[in-house]
Amino acid sequence: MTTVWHCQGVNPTAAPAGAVRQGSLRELNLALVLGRIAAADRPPSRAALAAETGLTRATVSAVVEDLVAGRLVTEAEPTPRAGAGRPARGLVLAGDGPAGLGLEVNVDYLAACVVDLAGTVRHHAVHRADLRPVSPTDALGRLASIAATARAAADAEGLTLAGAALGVPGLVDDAGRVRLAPNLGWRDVPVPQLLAGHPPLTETVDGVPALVVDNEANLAALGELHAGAGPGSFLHISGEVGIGAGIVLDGALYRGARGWSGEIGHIPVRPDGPPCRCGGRGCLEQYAGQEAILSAAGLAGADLPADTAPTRLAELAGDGEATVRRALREAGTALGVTVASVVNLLDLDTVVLGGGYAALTPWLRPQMLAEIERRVLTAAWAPVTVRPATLGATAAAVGAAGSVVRRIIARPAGWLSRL
Amino acid sequence: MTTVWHCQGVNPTAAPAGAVRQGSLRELNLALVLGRIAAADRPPSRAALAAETGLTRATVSAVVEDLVAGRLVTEAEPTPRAGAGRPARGLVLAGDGPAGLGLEVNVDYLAACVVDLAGTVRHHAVHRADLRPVSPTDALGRLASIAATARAAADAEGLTLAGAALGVPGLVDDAGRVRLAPNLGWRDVPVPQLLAGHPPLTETVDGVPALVVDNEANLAALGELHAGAGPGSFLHISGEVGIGAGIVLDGALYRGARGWSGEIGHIPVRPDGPPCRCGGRGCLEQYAGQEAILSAAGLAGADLPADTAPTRLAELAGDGEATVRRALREAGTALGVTVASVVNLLDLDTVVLGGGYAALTPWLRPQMLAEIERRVLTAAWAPVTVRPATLGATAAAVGAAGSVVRRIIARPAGWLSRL
DNA sequence: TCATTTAATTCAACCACTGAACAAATAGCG
DNA sequence: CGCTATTTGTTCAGTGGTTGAATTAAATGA
Repeated sequence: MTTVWHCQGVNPTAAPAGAVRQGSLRELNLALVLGRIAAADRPPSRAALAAETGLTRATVSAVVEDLVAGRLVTEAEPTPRAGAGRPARGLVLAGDGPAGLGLEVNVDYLAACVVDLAGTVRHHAVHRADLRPVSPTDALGRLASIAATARAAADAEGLTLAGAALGVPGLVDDAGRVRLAPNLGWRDVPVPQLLAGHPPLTETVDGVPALVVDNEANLAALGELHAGAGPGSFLHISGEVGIGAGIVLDGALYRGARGWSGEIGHIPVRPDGPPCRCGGRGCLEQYAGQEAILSAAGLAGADLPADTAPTRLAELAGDGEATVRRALREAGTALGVTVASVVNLLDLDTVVLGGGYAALTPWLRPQMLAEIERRVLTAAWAPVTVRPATLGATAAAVGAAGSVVRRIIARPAGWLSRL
Repeated sequence: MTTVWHCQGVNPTAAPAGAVRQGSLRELNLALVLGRIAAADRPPSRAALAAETGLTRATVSAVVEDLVAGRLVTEAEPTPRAGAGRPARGLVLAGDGPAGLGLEVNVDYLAACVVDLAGTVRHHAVHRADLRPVSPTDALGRLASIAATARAAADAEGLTLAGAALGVPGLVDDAGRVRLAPNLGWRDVPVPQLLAGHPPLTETVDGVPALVVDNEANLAALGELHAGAGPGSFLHISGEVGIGAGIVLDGALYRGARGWSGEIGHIPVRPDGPPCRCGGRGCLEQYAGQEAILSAAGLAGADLPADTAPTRLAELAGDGEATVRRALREAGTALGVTVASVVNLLDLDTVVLGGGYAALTPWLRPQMLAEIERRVLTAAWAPVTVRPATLGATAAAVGAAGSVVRRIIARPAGWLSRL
């Protein structure tokens, strides 16, 4: 059977809302202990885990035994030295266990990467090509061959791929179908079906779908969640050709009632502003989208590739080009007005500028902060940080791969029972 | 000791993120079974609960025995008739067990109510009075005497108050201090300390604080969550003198990183619009706040009490008053632009109009839906419902009381161990 | 009246956690 | 070098709570 699950599958609720049966106890404690090992900055000992979780040392030992047997955890080799007493044996996530395959289709590149349990990127490949003139079938065919290469690389490193996730710059529905990817020119593309001929991406590993399709901004936010400053709540704004956002609330990606949250690019900044492709008027994209910035910067005709435009803008702004700087200030103001709305609504303490915006942070941030300061009711007591994303250009692919391994960390029992 | 917890205490995470110890199993299953009994529309039998939870009938019987012993559940008297076989004994939430005390301080009234486990309002009192000229100390003193009456009423009905929650139209911090309640004229009011002389509101019942202070819009949203259409995601907009909102995501109130979410009244509609008290420009309150509507309707000098203004507006609009209708259309448009932002961001499927807006729904909704239709990217596939709140004017008080009993339903073990 | 059917309880078995005792491994100190 | 203090990790009897099957309870219908 070749079931491909909907995008909601990326972020399963760790705690079961359903029945708590006998064995759930062990399942929950496996997740708890593994989660602590993953979150620790130094390899923790069994005793330390017991102390911080509240479990008994005996229980932790039993749980860890299961995790080691399942190749999810290994004992750190250079035993971390402590003061007195029997030396602790540090536990780390296994580097040779399951891994995640992350894929990305974007306007001007395809990307694939392999991330191991610890979050280390073990393989990474980017193929630049303008995909707008390419049919979805052909684009996904090329993607499948890149994925096959990545799979081979994983095998070579002794990793077992536990699943894959694909990021797309558009709206994805529950069945993995791309309903609309305006900047790619896709509409109603049944990604799972088109990939059906490429076995490595459509197998089902014991109930867990081999491939999850998701919005690129969501995956980039997930990547930032795990690569950046730990759990918490933040808004991750991806400035690509369009503007998308991933919303992380209390350490979990919020997808919305139907999986279509984060369409920040079409939040109205000026309700009577210029008309937008979406049918509205004065959307944020009209003020801070890549085309809008380039046009305001006098580079509309320069025909820069979408992925180099932000760095070019950053260069020019760094050189003191007044027009470019003004264009970025205006974009920053529009972003600031929009972010102020979001912060008033959600009380977030952090805004992450990702995608093309990351490089432009120094020129966007001042106006953003000024608008936030002016328009957010609680700004005086509740400061908001605006910072660039820590992941690079292909954050979505890394986030996609990360989402696969994070699912294993959140629910290790599934992986263990697979053995 | 007179600890009063912060507002976050209203909505504890049902599933423990921490250690899952031996006894947690029973705790979780108590919550699971009680939750199903509470959510069922007909009194379920033990067998039915076993079937839908996945637990064994034996386990459900044991769990139910605990719940009955703890006065949380009773067997429904008129045994619901089934076809053949031994008749099932229906289980219902006890009407004589714990109850919640809900309190509200608003601009022009004080309210108190008592809600039992089943969510039935068993006592309700509203005292109208303009509280703007009254000092916080005096206002809370009056509130305490109303609360004492409510407590006596609860005793008379055989109910045991398990806690209290107080709704305030302003920003409340973690310590229960009202940082800012602009329409009430309060700033930095330490509610817990001012209530310290009123024992019934400051006792601590085995670690659970006797009183939780929270934003009124949050509590109204909670009330709607439990009185209205079950769990899900929605935005509840409270149109009082100011405009607040409660955000319910996946059946849980979202409070924000610091507890100050939902300040929808200060989302900018037109960034260069008229200046607002908050220091920003063109905030929603400038277009759809009560003063703005009254002034646009030509009733600025009419000096209507704040709580009767909405019904008066509804009457006039119903009579065909063109000016009033136009004012409401304009407010609806502004609300629609703002809600479109929210829906683009969060992908909510329902918007509930509460407070004064409830009565005005017929005149606000068309413009709201039009703006949503035009500006929400996914509106074509993902319809948004705009409906009036089901709770009446004192939704916050009922929601406050409900939040107390919902906490017991979410974590019955705490209540049972108290016995 | 009796077979049928569904509900609820009882009870031995079992699973996973608990707590204490114990073994292992090291540093510090005389 | 040997002893003690100290901390880590394991072993093991004990226990709480769920499991599954058997049993009892209480109705309907032929």
